Amino acid sequence: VLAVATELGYSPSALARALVTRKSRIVGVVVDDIVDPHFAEIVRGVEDVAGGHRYLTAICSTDRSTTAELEHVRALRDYHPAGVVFASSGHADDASAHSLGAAVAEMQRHGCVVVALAPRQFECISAVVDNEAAAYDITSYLISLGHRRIAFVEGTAGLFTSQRRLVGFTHAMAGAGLSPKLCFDGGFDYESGRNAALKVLASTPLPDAIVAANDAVAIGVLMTLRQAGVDVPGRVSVVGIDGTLLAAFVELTTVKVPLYDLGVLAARIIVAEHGEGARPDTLTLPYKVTLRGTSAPRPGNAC
Amino acid sequence: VLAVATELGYSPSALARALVTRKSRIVGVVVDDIVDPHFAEIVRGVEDVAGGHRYLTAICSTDRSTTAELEHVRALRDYHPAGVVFASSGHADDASAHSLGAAVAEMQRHGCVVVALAPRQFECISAVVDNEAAAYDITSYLISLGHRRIAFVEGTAGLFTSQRRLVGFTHAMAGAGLSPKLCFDGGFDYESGRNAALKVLASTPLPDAIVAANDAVAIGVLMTLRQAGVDVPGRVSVVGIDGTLLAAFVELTTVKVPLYDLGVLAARIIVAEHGEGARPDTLTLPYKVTLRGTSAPRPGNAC
DNA sequence: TTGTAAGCGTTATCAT
DNA sequence: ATGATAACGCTTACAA
Repeated sequence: VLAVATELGYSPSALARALVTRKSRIVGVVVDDIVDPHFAEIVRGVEDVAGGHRYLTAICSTDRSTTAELEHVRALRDYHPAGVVFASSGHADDASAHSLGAAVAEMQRHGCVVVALAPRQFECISAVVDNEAAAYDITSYLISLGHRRIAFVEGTAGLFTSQRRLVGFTHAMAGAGLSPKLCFDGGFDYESGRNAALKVLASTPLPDAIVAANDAVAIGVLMTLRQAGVDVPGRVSVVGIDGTLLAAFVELTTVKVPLYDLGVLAARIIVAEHGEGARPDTLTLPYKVTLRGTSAPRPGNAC
Repeated sequence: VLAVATELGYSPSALARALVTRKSRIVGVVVDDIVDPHFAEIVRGVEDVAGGHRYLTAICSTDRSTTAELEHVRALRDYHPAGVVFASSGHADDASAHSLGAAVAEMQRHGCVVVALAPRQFECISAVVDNEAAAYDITSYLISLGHRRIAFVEGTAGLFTSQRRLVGFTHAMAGAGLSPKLCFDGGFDYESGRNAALKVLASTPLPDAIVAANDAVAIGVLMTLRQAGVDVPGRVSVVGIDGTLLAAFVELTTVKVPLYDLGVLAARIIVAEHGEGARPDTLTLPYKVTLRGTSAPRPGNAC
């Protein structure tokens, strides 16, 4: 009986099953932009475990708008997803934060598992890395190389992740008795890096080193500096944070955040059918300072 | 009556609706790897229009395995998707091609719209760019710059897209009375570019220019050459094909393929509820040769 | 253990 | 027009 069913290519309707069990095998991933390698790597992690369990992975690019996030969450809700992972960071001045929080709470009441991969303003499981410590460590590394005038290019204004990284930089500088005042406005993309580098170039003297809030910014800085004839890392060192594939391509010194693993972990939590007893509400994954070709000891320094 | 429903935050169950209409508002996108910017840009296009119509976008990374593709298609089928877009190219030696074709045909019989964005072995709507012409044009451009010894780094072996681009290169060279024999094995990724560049470096003399099968390969070639002290574009020009954001970052001369637009178009075809009369089975979108900083006239050439 | 019936939340059909 | 009802294809609870 079952043999002939298989032979006929029978496959149960996921729709009908989901309707009655009130839970579909769909996991939503909300990201800023799937084109950003940072998020693409996370999504790949989610997808690999979700797909392995025959779950669908639905992506939602929000371009950093909480309103768009809300829209996507509503669309997802209609499908009773098994879980949704919020890959992007929340931000301080968020008018729709309350609506989003309510929508998230509603999903959770319906049995949807939500996990955040960055600081958010609603209650949920979260898997993160310590962004403050990461920024602290990479800055300390630069200091250990003998650099004194170290600039920081900030991430997108208002994002919690940007704030943590700035704090890490500031603490590392202050802790070494250095001034953490050389900060430039930024944003988490290449163009922001270019703009910041242009400002750096216009001011004198050049800093010894620059730590960028993420890889994309660092690469913008790096390319712009080199195009202007500045020797990196001979004259100024440039480092990022993220550890995307991009960074490897251009030999950027950075701190590798386990993006893929974060995605894998989030998906595992969601597809873990049997609530495996006590699961901590917040998991912290380790990062790794990755030395490559854009950082070097300060010239004339016996390092 | 309806007022209170809205007020209570009522939203119809997409699951129940899909069950009865035999068509869910889900569009699947099968790609090689969502981390590859080529595919991420396509997916973003799909998502923007799908999401705008409140459809879910389910991504399926296959790592170029037709078996994995088949698995994903089966998983998708259980949800009766409105459509699925195949973003990656098919390949010549494909054992599971028949099974895939059967699965695709079955979906289509169930009313699922399938559109391919590269050559495939099954019947469906397709939206593509002329890869042969693109390779031909960028090669011709190099020739017009005075280059004679031009090398080609191939894409992933067996992929139809790789074959088309190689043919374009070969024709352009032969048409100019040049030898198209300087070809290196490759693959559509950065590492392949590195490996090919290493081989180029080991052989003498250096070619005047190198056309890579895509941007990732071109960047691998570019970085490796420069690390070895070769002046690009002073000594050798390097160009790619694809026009991803990556190419802009490193100022790579390339041919811009409208990846995002391809995705948008595919999604539009799928969500267009009313079969708008006669829709051609194959649409061809234009590409654009994009001149940047990795190509220059041959030294000593009055160009 | 095996079978039967109820119900999930819609759309669609058919009387009224 | 308006409203009741069957059916979509499953899961699950309950009866045999």
